[in-house]
Amino acid sequence: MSVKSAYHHGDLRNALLEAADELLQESGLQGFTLRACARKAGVSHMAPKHHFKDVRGLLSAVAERGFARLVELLVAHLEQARGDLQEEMFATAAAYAEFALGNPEHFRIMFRSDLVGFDPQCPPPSVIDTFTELTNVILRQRGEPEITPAEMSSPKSAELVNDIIIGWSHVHGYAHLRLEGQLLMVPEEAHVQHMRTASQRLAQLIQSQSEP
Amino acid sequence: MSVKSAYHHGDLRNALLEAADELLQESGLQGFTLRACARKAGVSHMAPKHHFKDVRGLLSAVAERGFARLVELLVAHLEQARGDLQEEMFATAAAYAEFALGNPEHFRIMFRSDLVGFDPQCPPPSVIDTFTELTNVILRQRGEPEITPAEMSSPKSAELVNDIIIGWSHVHGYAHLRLEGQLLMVPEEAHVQHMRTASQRLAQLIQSQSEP
DNA sequence: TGTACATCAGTGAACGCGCGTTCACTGATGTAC
DNA sequence: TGTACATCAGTGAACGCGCGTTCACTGATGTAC
Repeated sequence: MSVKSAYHHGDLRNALLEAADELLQESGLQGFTLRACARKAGVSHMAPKHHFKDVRGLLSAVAERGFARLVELLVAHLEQARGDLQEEMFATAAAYAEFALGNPEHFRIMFRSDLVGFDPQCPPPSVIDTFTELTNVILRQRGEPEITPAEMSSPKSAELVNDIIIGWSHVHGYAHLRLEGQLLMVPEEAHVQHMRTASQRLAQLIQSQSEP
Repeated sequence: MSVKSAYHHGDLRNALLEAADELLQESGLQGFTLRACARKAGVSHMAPKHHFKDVRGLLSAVAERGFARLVELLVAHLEQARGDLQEEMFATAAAYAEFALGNPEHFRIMFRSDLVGFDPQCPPPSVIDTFTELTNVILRQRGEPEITPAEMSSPKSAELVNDIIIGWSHVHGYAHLRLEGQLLMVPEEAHVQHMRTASQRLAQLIQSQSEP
């Protein structure tokens, strides 16, 4: 953005977000403080106040970036599967789980409504994009036209909503249970096969609804 | 248990757990400390050390009690639906969601592997009971004989495991998304109907697998 | 183009607070004989 | 049955620590004229 000088950092906001990402990956929410982020960014402990009101403000920005990375992963996985509806559902579950397992602390924070507190009326773009992507996965399963992020707030049929609930609950629940080490009855090497089979069965269920 | 005296509390361990439950319900993990629990229980701040090593130890006990309440709710809901397989799946989802929405902070803690840290080799009885109950829901859907908590650790067929993954991911994902306020596209009054429809469809999916 | 001044971004010392921990203690309970 | 002693359970003062916040500051950048 601007020239780096000894005094004015130039891009402290982003530097703090990077520091926050690293701090979370290293030691989780435990000990996650504004002062710790300032230290990590190599700046005095009062400097972050010019960019974030408090730790909640910083966490919200961290979560927003998390959703951006999640939707990026989703798009990448879906691109590989484009055209095969069952494979698309698997790709969705795989991307979602890959993000959760690869960024456990981010995943936890992104879905902590008591911590991040986005405005429900106006969520950040990365959140809208994520939900648009998930909705479009279902719309394709149903053989219906896709929507744009701008159309996310328009009303949907009850059948579509029910399919979204089923699909999203599935990928979210699976990722969360895996992340928190709850699926212990599944042998380590069998996870991918189970995820694929389960996703394909879900896809069949959703498709069968819209056929007749 | 024992007589209450001015000095020896008599049942401080349980009093601390009650205090912890209240504290969590009132203000969440924010400010949840051993000292705060001691205050709430009306005891000096060093007293809890005789019962819990640290805040993690206390939280693990809180989580254990949480699972006991969850399985209690599950059993109660399932009793109402006994005999109707589709209604049983709905009851499972409803009980799970009712617990999550009624005890948000407990639900979050129970599924935070970084906080509670049960021994994976030997989880507490309430956890085993919960998973047994969920497994038996699936076994009944499949028309197979139920198992006891003692049999939870024995191996299961890949088909059964896949059905468990599908069923558990569904109820867990739905409850978690609702809890964290993510299902905003669903009108408030439509939640129950959607939960019922989705659960029944899931039941059909699981049953159809084991029919032919 | 230069100058003056306001604003912005970061510094660093100081403060009060609640935390976990250490420590010496006190009072009740359990056990050996 | 009584006594002596160990152990258990809870007290309360003191400590160091890191936190967020206040405050006066400093240096760089932007803007008006």
